[in-house]
Amino acid sequence: MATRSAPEGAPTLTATSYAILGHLALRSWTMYEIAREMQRNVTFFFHRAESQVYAEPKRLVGLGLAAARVEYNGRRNRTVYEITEAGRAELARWLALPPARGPSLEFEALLRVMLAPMGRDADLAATLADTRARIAPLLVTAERIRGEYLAGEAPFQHHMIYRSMMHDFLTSFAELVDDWAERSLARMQEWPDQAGADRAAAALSVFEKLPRCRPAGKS
Amino acid sequence: MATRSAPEGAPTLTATSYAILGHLALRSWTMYEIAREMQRNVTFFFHRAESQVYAEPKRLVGLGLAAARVEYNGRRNRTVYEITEAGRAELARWLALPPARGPSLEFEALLRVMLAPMGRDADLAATLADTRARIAPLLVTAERIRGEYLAGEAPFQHHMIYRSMMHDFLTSFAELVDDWAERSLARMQEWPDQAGADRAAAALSVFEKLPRCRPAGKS
DNA sequence: GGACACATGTAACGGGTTACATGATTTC
DNA sequence: GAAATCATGTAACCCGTTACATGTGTCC
Repeated sequence: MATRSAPEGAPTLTATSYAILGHLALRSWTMYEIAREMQRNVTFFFHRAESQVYAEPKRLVGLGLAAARVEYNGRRNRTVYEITEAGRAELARWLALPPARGPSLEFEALLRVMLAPMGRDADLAATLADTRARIAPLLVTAERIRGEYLAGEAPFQHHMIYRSMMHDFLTSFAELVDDWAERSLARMQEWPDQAGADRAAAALSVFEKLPRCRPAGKS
Repeated sequence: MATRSAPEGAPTLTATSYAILGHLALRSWTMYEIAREMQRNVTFFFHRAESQVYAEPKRLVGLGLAAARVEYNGRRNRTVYEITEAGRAELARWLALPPARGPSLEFEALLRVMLAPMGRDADLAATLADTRARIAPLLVTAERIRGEYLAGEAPFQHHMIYRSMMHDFLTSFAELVDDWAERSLARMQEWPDQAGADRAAAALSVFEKLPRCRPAGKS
């Protein structure tokens, strides 16, 4: 029973809808601009296909949460969307709700690590290298954004307190992935010289080195 | 053109298929067992619904990559699946391929952080607390697994070198998420006492504190 | 005048999720 | 005898992806 959310026949908006609505709350944009903006920041923790982004505003306008205005600059026309009061209210309502789901990771490489005993070590090394290459764009983006804020030139400089929180996470995440792949590769390079017992010892030391130091007071 | 993968009319197996096939390479299981096993470890980086897990072996058997054997213990029968030689070969082939996609994160809370200026700070605090609660199971699981390996009692103790690599990542990730939420909450508690300028300074210091220390030699 | 950025989609497909369903066996 | 675990699914839905399509304006 119950159609997913909607306590009172409310129209089903997805988190994607709110991502778009949220952008409209920041300022007015064309969907092209939002698509580009999302590609620059949001992809890394909330990836959506362009076509999906373009599909959303139709719904928002239909629900009266956003309004479309066609502009002509020269001869080419562009549709600029802006949020309505109802849209702002709906966004605020959503922000007061607890998140629908927690952080979720999809990491095929880790599956390959787990199944590595059935393959060759060279494959695993390639996978780790691939991972480093894949995370590089985030590293680069984070560095660029960091520079923008420190220079005081970021597009949303006045949202700095919140953006820094977001940036903190993203930077930490990118570094975690990259560092993990790096140190894993480094450890692998010692394998050829290690006897079975040495390898086991090395593996155990990895388990030992992560003591989780929680003050144990956490229920 | 081209139907996604299959260079020569090969049947389309998804990464999910290989996750199952990989488990079968470890030993024989019933799907119930695999579903449970995946719930304990794999969910955290490769989440799949149970129904999905149960659907896979049909395909694997159909392709000759696995074989089903019905066992009767008492009166209840259970279907035990085991991998075939063709299955092992296919798995090895897949492991030699580069991953289809890099690490990908889906983190609604981070979207809420970004849009927090349009909501109330109390909402944001709740979101961060929620994040801590959501990551707790991974923290717990990691701790349990760590204990199992250190005690020498893990089910796949002989795969320790690889499992430790996996565990290294998962532990780091869980701690990252938890620590980030914790320190973000701590910072928020100072906001009420901070003037606008102080807040801005605090935010800037977050950007400053993450210098990415890359030796700059990375292309 | 060719490449690139701007601007906006449509069509088809499919993997995955949600929700439900069922019944036997073991354990307390 | 109730509850939990074992064991195995089906049906419907849908969000999101892939791939394609199209044309204008601007820059070099």
